[in-house]
Amino acid sequence: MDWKAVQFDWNRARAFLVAAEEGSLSAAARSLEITQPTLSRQVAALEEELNIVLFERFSGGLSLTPSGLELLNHVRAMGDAASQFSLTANGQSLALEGNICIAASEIDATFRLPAIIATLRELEPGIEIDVVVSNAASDLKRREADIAIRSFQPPQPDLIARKIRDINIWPYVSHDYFSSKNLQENPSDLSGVSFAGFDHSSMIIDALNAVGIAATQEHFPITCPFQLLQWELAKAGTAMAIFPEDIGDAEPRLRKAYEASGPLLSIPMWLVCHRELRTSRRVRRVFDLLAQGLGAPSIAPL
Amino acid sequence: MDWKAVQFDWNRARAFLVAAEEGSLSAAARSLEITQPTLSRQVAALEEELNIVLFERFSGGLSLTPSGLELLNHVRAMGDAASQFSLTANGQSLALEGNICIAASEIDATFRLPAIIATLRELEPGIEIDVVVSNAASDLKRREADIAIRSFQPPQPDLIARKIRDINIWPYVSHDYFSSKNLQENPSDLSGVSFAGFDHSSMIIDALNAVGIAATQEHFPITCPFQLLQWELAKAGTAMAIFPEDIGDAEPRLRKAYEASGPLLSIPMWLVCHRELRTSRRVRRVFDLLAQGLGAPSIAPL
DNA sequence: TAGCATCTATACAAATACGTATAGAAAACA
DNA sequence: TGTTTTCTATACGTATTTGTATAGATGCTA
Repeated sequence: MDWKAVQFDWNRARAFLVAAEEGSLSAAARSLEITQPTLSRQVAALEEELNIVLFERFSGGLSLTPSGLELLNHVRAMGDAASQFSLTANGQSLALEGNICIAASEIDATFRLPAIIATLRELEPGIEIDVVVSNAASDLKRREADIAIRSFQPPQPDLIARKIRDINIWPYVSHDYFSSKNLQENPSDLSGVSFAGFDHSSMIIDALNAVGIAATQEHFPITCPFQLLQWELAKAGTAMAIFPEDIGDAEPRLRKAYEASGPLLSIPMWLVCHRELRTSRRVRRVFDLLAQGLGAPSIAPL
Repeated sequence: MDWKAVQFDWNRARAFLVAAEEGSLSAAARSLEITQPTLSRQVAALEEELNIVLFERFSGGLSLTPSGLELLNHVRAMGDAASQFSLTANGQSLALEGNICIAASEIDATFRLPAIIATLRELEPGIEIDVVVSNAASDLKRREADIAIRSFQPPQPDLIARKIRDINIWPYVSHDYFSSKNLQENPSDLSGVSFAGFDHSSMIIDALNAVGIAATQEHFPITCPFQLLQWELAKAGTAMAIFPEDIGDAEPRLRKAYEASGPLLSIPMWLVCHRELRTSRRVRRVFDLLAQGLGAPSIAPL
């Protein structure tokens, strides 16, 4: 076979790909964890090697030339194949040493992972752990993470998922708040009660109404997608907020607001990883330890 | 986006691909025109990076491990994309097909471009032509156009510019206007003479004064940045207006108003394009045809 | 409009990868 | 069995690439 067509420097193609997708040479360098001059030179070298101007550069960033746009399709294909390669390679690796990337929400990362990671470090000191904290679901197919903690069953069939358990969600308040709002004697009086929620969607309100608590939009004066702020507000006695039962109960400064009404929601906890990783001893080991740690949690109060 | 999955050294993947396809490290090195130790180290480094043994080595050559076989599929996909990339890249710098965007002023677009475009269509039917008509200088760096016709030398050093020629500018009038205003016998009498100009700036007035025509702001009752209106007004005998010599002379309904005074101005005509001219055959072809057509113009009267 | 942040490009030293030369091992052939 | 050929692996000097530091330019913001 004739390999002339692949003799160009593939790393330069990678530099081009990431620069085009990220929109600037600096951003691309950050993504690839190399320095900006290096990536800048790689792109320049590719342009010279091909005798094609790929980008127009101006200080705000880059814009693709028509030629660059056409070529981008092909480096995208290279990048997709490279992702698959990387994913498969990680699965094929038999070594227990190496790193594992775990995706978790803020709450899970804060309250559940520390104990699990401690165990993991103790039992498998050769495994390095990266944690990606995000409330958005990471893309396991692009290997943004190796293992993810999810609150829903993943729809993709090429992912391996294991349901850990269901978790009850309750509204929590501080003890001061509980007594000052007279929640003991008169739980149906919501005057003066305020919640901290994620957004203005009505999901939580519907759940509250379903258990007989007549909350409306007006009782949600505080919204913040960063759940740990809700947590602190609840502890400080500023607002009510909803948390998983085990986490809320483990915090002595908090108590359930409407225990008699029963839990607001019951949401599942799933552990997910890519099918390509089924043969990796390392992933399997971390997966199992996570499943164990999440199934029998021991939450330490902050 | 997260690019962790493509961070591995793509050149090592290429080494793996060619080694697997060729069956030996030495043969692969020959194919890629690098030395055997280099390729050997690249494969070894990839194996170490992935913690995977890709080949069983023996002195006759190589055989893929099961893991290597599985990964080979993905580097094949990378290689296929790389081949496409390479083919497209070669074509990009040679292909004449495609479109070209030319920026020109109204006057140039109306009087000079038609003949040039006709030639271009005849000689290079594969080239599609977009014309951007604007009196403002288009931004070539931001690719508002590929090639621009300018009346000044562009200041940016990274643009390629070629001076075509200097063009004399004269005031023109219709024959009726010429005789009714008695411009033959008494050219210095400006009473009743009116100009159509671009704006209220004094540039043209200064130029008129410089050749001995004592025009003032009052002789400019009509201003319009759309030069073709001035052209029509001049032809209709409503006003005097300034035009390039070749264009004005080619219109039988017009004549120079003050031929004895000499031309008002001499302005250069530049052809400008971005640095892709160096590499794109198509841009080069159009640039050359434009330069030729603008240098030896044949203006057909409208 | 001045300060700040962000972008790209370049100079120079340090780190890395490369090619040359060579050794060792196994198969092919006389 | 000795010789030749072909393969992979290693040592070492050189060449290339990379990172650090910095300059220049542009856009945003107060």
